[in-house]
Amino acid sequence: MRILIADDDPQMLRALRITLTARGYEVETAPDGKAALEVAIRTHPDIVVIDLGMPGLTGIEVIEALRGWTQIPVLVVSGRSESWDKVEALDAGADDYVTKPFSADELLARIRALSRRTPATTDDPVVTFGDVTVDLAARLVTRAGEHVRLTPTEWRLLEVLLRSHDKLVTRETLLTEVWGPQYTTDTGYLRLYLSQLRKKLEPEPSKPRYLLTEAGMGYRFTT
Amino acid sequence: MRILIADDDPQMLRALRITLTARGYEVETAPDGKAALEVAIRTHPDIVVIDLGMPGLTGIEVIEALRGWTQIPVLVVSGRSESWDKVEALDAGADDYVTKPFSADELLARIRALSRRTPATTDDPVVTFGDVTVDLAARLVTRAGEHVRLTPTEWRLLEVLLRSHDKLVTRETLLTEVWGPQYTTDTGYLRLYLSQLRKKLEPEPSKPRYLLTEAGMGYRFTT
DNA sequence: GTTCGGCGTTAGGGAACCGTTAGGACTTCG
DNA sequence: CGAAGTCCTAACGGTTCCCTAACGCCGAAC
Repeated sequence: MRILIADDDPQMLRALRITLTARGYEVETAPDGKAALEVAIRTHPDIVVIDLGMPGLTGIEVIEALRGWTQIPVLVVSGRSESWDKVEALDAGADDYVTKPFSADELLARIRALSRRTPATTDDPVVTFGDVTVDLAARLVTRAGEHVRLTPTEWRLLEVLLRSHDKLVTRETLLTEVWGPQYTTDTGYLRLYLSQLRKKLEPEPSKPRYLLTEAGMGYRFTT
Repeated sequence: MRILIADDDPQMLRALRITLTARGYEVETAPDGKAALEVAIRTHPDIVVIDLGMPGLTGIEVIEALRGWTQIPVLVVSGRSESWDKVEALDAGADDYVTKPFSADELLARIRALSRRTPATTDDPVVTFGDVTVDLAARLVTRAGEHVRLTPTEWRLLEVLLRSHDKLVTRETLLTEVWGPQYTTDTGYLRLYLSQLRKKLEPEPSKPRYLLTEAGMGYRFTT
């Protein structure tokens, strides 16, 4: 369980790191909003604890940026106790709001409450199948640890299929999403790029196991 | 969106009911823990707001009882601000803890934060009969866990029949929906494709149990 | 008993669809 | 200007699907 703590107060960072590490959490830290986003993208923490009063990007902006690509729980820590601040942070996408000063026990309990709720609801931006790992947020595809290069078109196509996990995606939908609404009859594109994706991602490209064809209808990604 | 409020203070109940109703929430109330559990079981609210200091069952016990059968979000409201109380409630299964007095805006924001996290209703409408399950949205048909492949025409035909559950669908309607308005006399198509569907879906294709023929009229899907 | 119409089933050919390869046009970047 | 990379076009066998045709079954009418 990995936690990202973003706070500009070195003393607070150190205290939290010690407390959380002692409880078995893996801790990443960031001293400002920009660093927090970078670390979040790089390490994909399971929970983010963020201080609102940081230099540079405001905490609110960081939350909104995170919400652009992930549903990971965000716990806000703030010295401001006005209800308006809480409303703003919660409506920006935060999941909880704790006012300083707070007890370590309370923070830990709230972290447990948040993490308890995640496995069921979160749509994990990382999809794995076979020896392939696709990080939808970071636009990163690896296969047996090796980086796989996808062209922009291949990526868009794969993204649409992965986001509709197990669902059939019609040719029309795929063409609209990837090439635009005016290409809904150029099914040759699909055959071409599906072939390339399979060559790069399937264990046996000639016998697809994850990127399936439903003749006459469309394609389906399944694990 | 339905909210259950459990509090022994009638004044608080009334205030919350007014506030929440004004925001478009449907409100159920309970004056004590026992009633809260009963109402929760009966009405299946989307969120529970519960006061810890109620007579009879303690709030903690109510939370634990709820968690025995549901993951619905629980927001605790309490006059006690000791961190130990918060830890106990959160670890019992509560999702959030607000200390009285609190502002209505904050409560509403926390309710929004909790409800935002439960679009877990991502389940598609599914029709099941025998050992067959049909997911209309995903266009997925499984039989005893195995994926059943349907051709586009078979799928359209099955879809029309399933959407008219238990109702007789005339040959003309089926032909129009599947093949188009100009084929309303080609009843041979129906015999052919119904046969194929039964072969793929019926336990005994020669003695249909779900895809029934109404001689001279049309077909009917029934469970 | 025979005839007849509606229904279910099977088989086969033509058409549409699919996967794949190769090569040229275009953009990007050094 | 050249090189690398990407996208599109074209064409090929192979596969799947749909429609046509024919036959057997069954119950109702004669």
